[in-house]
Amino acid sequence: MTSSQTAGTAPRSALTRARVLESAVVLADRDGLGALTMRSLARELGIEAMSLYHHVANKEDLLDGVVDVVAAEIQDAVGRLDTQADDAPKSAWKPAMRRQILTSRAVLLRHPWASTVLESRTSFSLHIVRYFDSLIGLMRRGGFSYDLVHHALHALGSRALGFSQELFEPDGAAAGSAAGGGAEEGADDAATAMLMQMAEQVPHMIEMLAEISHEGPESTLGWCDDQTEFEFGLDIILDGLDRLAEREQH
Amino acid sequence: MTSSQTAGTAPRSALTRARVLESAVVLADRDGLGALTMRSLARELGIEAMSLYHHVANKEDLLDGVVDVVAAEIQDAVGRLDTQADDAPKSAWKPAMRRQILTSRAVLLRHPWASTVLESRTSFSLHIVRYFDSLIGLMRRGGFSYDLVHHALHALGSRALGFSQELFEPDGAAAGSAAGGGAEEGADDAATAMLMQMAEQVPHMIEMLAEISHEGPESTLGWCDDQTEFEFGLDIILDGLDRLAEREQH
DNA sequence: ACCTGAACACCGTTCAAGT
DNA sequence: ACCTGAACACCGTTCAAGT
Repeated sequence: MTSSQTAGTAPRSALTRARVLESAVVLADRDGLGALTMRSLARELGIEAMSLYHHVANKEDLLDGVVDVVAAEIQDAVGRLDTQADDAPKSAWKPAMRRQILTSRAVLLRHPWASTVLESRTSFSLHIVRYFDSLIGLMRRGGFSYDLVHHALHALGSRALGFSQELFEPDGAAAGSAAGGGAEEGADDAATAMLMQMAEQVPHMIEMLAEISHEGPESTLGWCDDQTEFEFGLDIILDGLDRLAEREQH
Repeated sequence: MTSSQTAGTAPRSALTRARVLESAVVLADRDGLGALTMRSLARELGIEAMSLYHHVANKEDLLDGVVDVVAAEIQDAVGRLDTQADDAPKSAWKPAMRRQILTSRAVLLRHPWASTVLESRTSFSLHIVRYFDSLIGLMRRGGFSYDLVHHALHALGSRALGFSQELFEPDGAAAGSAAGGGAEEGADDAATAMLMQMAEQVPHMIEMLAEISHEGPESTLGWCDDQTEFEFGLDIILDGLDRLAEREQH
């Protein structure tokens, strides 16, 4: 109750960089990336906007920090896996890598705005680099040359962290300020209606939609299971890398 | 010279949606996406900012339109390929798809900001849908079931249009307002210096960098050939799809 | 050392007014 | 019908001032 500091606990009013970043993550999780402004973050903390500049250099630095918080979460979750055993057989690299990537994905799914911010960074967090280092380690123990490891990282791209660019996804998770969930089916309907109108221009697309969607007309564009599709694409790449690694070893 | 309209040519002052969008593309190509504001676009056209709202509904609509211009360029370039022959052998789908995707990529490389805008759209251009329809047609003629076609589109993701998310790319092509090219090597140096400092924390990363970069110390992070790496990842996916398609046909 | 308020230079956009 | 200028509600950020 008193404003003075009790032994062992920091004063509740002590604003630190860590507390600023934590608040920013909470705000982005709740209201979306568009709602994360210096002014709204300050309001969240019960503070004036300009006070933030004592703990972050500017907004870019804030976003760097906010990525670092999520990256720490990823590394923490991945570190709890037992994927880094040194005595594992060579073939262990594939399931281990798969688990690390899907674990990172699970963290990113809790912070839907994070992948957008991650992409926009030019510098990268130590936690992210260490995550990649562990992937490299797995591939090395799997017998990959560094050349193949390098190609593999490019081939995976953002999939190495557990996300991928979906071009036809009307869920609008990351971008924008409108966080309402009710518009989702409306967007699907509008997209479907648009496709119907251009039916003769895109015959294969229409036929595919008709054949794929079996559970009623309202699920024409919403049928995709993101997790299944992610794993499908991931496994194609992992299998391809597996074949190349085996070829390297004559 | 006169302000009156000569037969057959539109008056020079006639501002149309098409001219607005063309100007927006030119501006983004030249100064980057960050420089594309309603006010700067108006200045480019020698007009007042508010006049733009007679030809585009708002900024979102402007971005929709600007994507459509690039999408038309893609469809035009792809249409000039002879990849849609109906009498081609089944195995033709793979080289045909490869050519279409690399052709789309070539267009997008001329508009480095376009992939970012493309990603951010919730609705999609007719030209883009028709581009995808032609990819679907190729796979169908290659013997794919619609189910496999659907998985294939997810597996390719943005690669279907010729770009991919590169997480460790310090070239900053798409984002930001700083279009200067001189800072590139500086960013590489800074990144390398940072990695050296954390050498014992990321041993595999350091070793990979040492082994991969043979042409001098200044090319530590700049050695990647984007085109080569894109094709490497693309071919892994196409080969994987090929195997799955063959398996489908018993 | 840390926090504040006013102010500046930008955004996208609304509105009432011009021709 | 098309274009305009002033104005509004936002941004990120600078600066001089408070404690």
